Amino acid sequence: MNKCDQCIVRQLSSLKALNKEEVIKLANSKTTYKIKKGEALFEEGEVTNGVFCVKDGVGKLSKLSANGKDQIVKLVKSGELLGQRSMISNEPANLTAKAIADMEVCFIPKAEIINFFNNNNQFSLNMMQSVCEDLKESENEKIALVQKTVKQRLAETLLHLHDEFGEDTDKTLRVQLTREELAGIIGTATESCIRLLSDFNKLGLIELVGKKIMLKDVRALKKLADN
Amino acid sequence: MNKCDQCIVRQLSSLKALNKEEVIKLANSKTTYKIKKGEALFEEGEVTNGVFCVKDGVGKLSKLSANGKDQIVKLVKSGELLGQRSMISNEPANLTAKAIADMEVCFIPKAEIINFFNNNNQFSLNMMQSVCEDLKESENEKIALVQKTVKQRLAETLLHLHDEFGEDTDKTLRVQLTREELAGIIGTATESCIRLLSDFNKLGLIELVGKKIMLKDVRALKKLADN
DNA sequence: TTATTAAGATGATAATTGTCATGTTATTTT
DNA sequence: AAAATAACATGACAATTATCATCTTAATAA
Repeated sequence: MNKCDQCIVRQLSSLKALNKEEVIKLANSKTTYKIKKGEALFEEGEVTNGVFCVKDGVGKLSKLSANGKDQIVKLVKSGELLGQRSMISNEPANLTAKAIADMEVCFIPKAEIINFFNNNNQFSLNMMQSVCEDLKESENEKIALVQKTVKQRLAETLLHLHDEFGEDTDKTLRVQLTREELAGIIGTATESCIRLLSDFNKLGLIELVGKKIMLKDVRALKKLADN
Repeated sequence: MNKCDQCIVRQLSSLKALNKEEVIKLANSKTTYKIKKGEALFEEGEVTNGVFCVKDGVGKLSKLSANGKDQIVKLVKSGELLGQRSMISNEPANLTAKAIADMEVCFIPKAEIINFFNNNNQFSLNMMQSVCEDLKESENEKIALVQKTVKQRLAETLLHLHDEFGEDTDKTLRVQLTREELAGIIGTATESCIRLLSDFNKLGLIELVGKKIMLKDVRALKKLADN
């Protein structure tokens, strides 16, 4: 039962501050789920009443617009927590969380988290720092949306995905995003995204291997993204 | 000396969780400053090592881009705290804070805040909730940047400014922003902003009283912003 | 396997928004 | 008060990006 101790989320997230006793309590209160690619963990407006630990897979936090476009706010990977914000604020979820690759998650009920808050200052501090990190990222992405062109944002995003998720054995990006999802991250139309990928391909910056993407000239991509 | 107890920041911010004894400690460790319009509280990259309480005035958090444009991320008004994020993350400031209207602020050193964190759970929770609130706002603004047109964002921003800062006796918006600053909030070129204000004026949505702006048709502005 | 649907790709075109130029009106400074 | 500067305003034009249409290829269902 008490596998939480070895769990990657325990090692990487705010939960690393928990002591032995707390981990045991955690193990007893958690529930484990499997979420298939495309399925939702929670939808905008739902009250989650707890936090999800991502043991495996990749998820996206996004918001659907009136015109049917899905703006992706953040990708989450194994080792991360999900749903802290709305739990802390006591609000229904502001975003929808869906699996991009099959996920394995554990749900920790709110009462347990609150308990940790009240008895473990380091845990509180970790959680606060993680929210702060999200805030900083969000602010910087907001600025990039305004100050950079779509081309620059695509280059930047490809580099981010490479950094965060690494590459497969065939050197292509490990995260498998559709062009539509990629467009949803950089905030542009799917066609524009496809067109630019095609341009990058012709310029030798990347190589398109079927639907997969291989970064060929990281330096040039960086230059493009920064300037 | 111990005016902190009556202070608006004490009443409105996370500091409201402090007890009498803590407020006395606060009053003894704080320093008060006056910041003239246009002056900076701190600049991007600076280590602040504490938190600022905004007693009076208005400030902006912004980032200067390579091309000289200043993207405004957030406005802060009296009763709010400033600089929590970088203090909590232990990082230099990610944004520059400048006064838009003459400010009166108090500086609370980091050691004091950490002390409150460790001894007052409600304070920690309040602070965490306030950062979460910022995060939610930032995410929503990020989405709006992508999913809405400049026109919609201008309408939305005018309504926000009206809600948050209210109006002067002459019914114009109380915050005095230059067109350039307004453009910096909605993320567009100054000329585009001016042009749209002029359009809104012609359409009877607003009235331009010199440099000041009066909202004339809130309902129509809301409709424009939402749809 | 074939039919059907989804994803990717590309051209043509339109709309939005940015840039540069120039002029006017306020606001400071001298 | 005159000069200088900053803020506001508008036209002309260019660039970027979105939209619509169409086609190809891949994935999924029948």
